[in-house]
Amino acid sequence: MGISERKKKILAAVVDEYIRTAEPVGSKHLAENAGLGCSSATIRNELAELVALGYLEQPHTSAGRIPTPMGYRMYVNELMERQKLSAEETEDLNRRLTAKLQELDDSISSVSKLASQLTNYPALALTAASPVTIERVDLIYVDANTFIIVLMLSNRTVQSKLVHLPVSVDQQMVQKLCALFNSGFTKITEDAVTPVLIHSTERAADDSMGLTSVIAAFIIETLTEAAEPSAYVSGENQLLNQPEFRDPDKAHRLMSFLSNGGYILPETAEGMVPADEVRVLIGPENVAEELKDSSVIIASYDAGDNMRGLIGVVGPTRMDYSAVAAKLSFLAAGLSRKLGGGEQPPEGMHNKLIIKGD
Amino acid sequence: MGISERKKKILAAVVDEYIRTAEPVGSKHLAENAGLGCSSATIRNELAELVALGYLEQPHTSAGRIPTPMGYRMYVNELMERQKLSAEETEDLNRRLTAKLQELDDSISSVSKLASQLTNYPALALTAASPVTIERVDLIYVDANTFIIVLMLSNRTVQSKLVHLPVSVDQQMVQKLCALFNSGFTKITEDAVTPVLIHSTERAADDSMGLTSVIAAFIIETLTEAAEPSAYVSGENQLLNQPEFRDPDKAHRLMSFLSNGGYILPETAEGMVPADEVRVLIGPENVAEELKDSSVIIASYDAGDNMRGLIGVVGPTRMDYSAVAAKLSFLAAGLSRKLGGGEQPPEGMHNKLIIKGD
DNA sequence: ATTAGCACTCGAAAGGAAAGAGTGCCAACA
DNA sequence: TGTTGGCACTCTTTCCTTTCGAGTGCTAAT
Repeated sequence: MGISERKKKILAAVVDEYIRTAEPVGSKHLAENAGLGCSSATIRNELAELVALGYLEQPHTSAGRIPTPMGYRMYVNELMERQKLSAEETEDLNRRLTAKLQELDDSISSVSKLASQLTNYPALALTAASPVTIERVDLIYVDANTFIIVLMLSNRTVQSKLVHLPVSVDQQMVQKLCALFNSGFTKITEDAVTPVLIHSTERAADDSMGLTSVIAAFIIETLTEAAEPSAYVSGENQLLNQPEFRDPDKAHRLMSFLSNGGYILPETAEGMVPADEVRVLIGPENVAEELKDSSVIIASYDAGDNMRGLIGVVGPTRMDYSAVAAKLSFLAAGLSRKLGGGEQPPEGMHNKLIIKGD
Repeated sequence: MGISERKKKILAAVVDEYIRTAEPVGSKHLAENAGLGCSSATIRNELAELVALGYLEQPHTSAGRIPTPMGYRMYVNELMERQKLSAEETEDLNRRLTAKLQELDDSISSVSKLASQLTNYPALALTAASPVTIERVDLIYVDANTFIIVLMLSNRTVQSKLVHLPVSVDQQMVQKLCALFNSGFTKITEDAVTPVLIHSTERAADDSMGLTSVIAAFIIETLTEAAEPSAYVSGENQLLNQPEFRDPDKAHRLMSFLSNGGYILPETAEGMVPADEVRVLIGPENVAEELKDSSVIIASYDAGDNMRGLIGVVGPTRMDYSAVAAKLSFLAAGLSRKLGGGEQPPEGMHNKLIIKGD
């Protein structure tokens, strides 16, 4: 069921303008600025029909039109100009991304900062829940009371911890434990680390000082933490830039929701966004009650193996979909490229901007 | 230069009430509720004098009185009831603190979260700049293309990184490098890691594959990062709870300032807050322009060695100084206890609440 | 020194009128 | 049949005025 070309043009103009100004758009203004060759009266007729069709609405009788979620949907799917980033933008972005990634480790959190700065909306970076295993355990003997646990994980990160003990241990014991843990605790997921396994290891090592349980505890903690989805939120305060959040209560509600990790964009769980695709969720399309009149733009990146993450941006339904989608898409592609293991598309290339709804 | 007892009582009552309600306090209300045995007219006279003395002011002729910064100062220094936490509060706090600290590593950031949740104000956790050195370097050989760098720092943390190389290295080389780094790079601060040192190490190891520089780069990065003061901010959105930040612009200004690390509470630099002391900075006493009409409460903790940090809470001048000071003081003491190296005061004990101005 | 009483001030809230933007609809027109 | 100018109408926004009330400062009495 299509609508006439002219209606599309008008709808696009209304959405564009409303995104820009946050003010309802009137027929006169469209006639003058939108460059379609007809008078305001004609446009009024068209607008009335667009309202009837559900794409637009009027805040009150004598106001201009604003898009409904359905209107935004149409805009995002068909109407909006797909922004390509300019050469300078691409370069700048690349530079900043690389810089951020060098602060590795917390790269995910800094990417969310970057996304927020770039878009002027709050941004989240999410890592998906994924089973993680230990690849390798090392125990570094420091002195009689101290050693370091080093865990290499299947997601190519390293976790380490300094352990200080009241009792003294000898180097042999540390080595023995290291071997035992390497044979018993690698390649298994967190739920396979059972008390039974720990006890048998403890016996095998002839460990009467509780070393085994200290190490096992760290392993469990590390696996649990790595397996859990986590969220980093940045730039919540950007919300206050948006006129729709001039009401402090409204702003506060959403900000609190976001600060708590947007827990955790329910969209994440069901129907994970495929890598290198940008998904747009408009207003009521969101599952979370708190987001019912906001929009979320999510891009997914692929960090190799089965590691995968999301970067998302949250804003009012009147969001700059086009620009944000372009930037997020680029960021996600950049992340896939830098973090991802294997095959890497050439540096300068955009991933295609697939935009889908719910 | 003292003021009469009754004036003090009245001033205290005004501040208490204003903190509670955020509304100017009138003479009638005081006469009825503040339990000083005199009539509203008498109180009016006293209030007028307190205004003349600079402790109170009137937003306009026919409104009640609100405290000036000088009034708050007097309140904080002499008047306010020094809150002790109740037994339950103490226990609850201890439990939460311990829980947070187990998520070690990012303990500082989670303490700031805790402080914010506890006080319902935005909170910062700052670590002071302090020279950090490497205690020990370990290189773990994983496979021909991969090894792990493990650095143990003088601040008792461990940093590690997985390095993946395009070229293949043998185990001997790794061992040799490890020994060289341990003898050459430990116990020195970041600025002693010179290109000259790196080059001589590279030559000594006979390293033609750039391993040395990879390791050195990580060392430099780690030292730099560890030495830099850092800030974690939590609960910015709590600001929106406060009536004085109903104006979104005002809120936004302060929130942005805080999000950028409150850069970095200039108070930190000059005249570091002594450990186990709580410092209160009221309105214009703050150096940063953005804080001129807010108050900051800062507690310092001592994490052993010369490691030291701050936890701070930011709010309107009308903030609940007493409660916040008590909580921060407790938190700081708890942190000193758990992180600090040596002598530890007994678990349940409060540190004394010293409150000072500028 | 304290208190009751009273006139006064000033902001906040409530009401009302005017202005302005934008619509819907009709009649005229190509 | 689709388009256009014109016009009456609606509804919000803005501004002004009025009212209301809280709280004061002052004065005279205790």
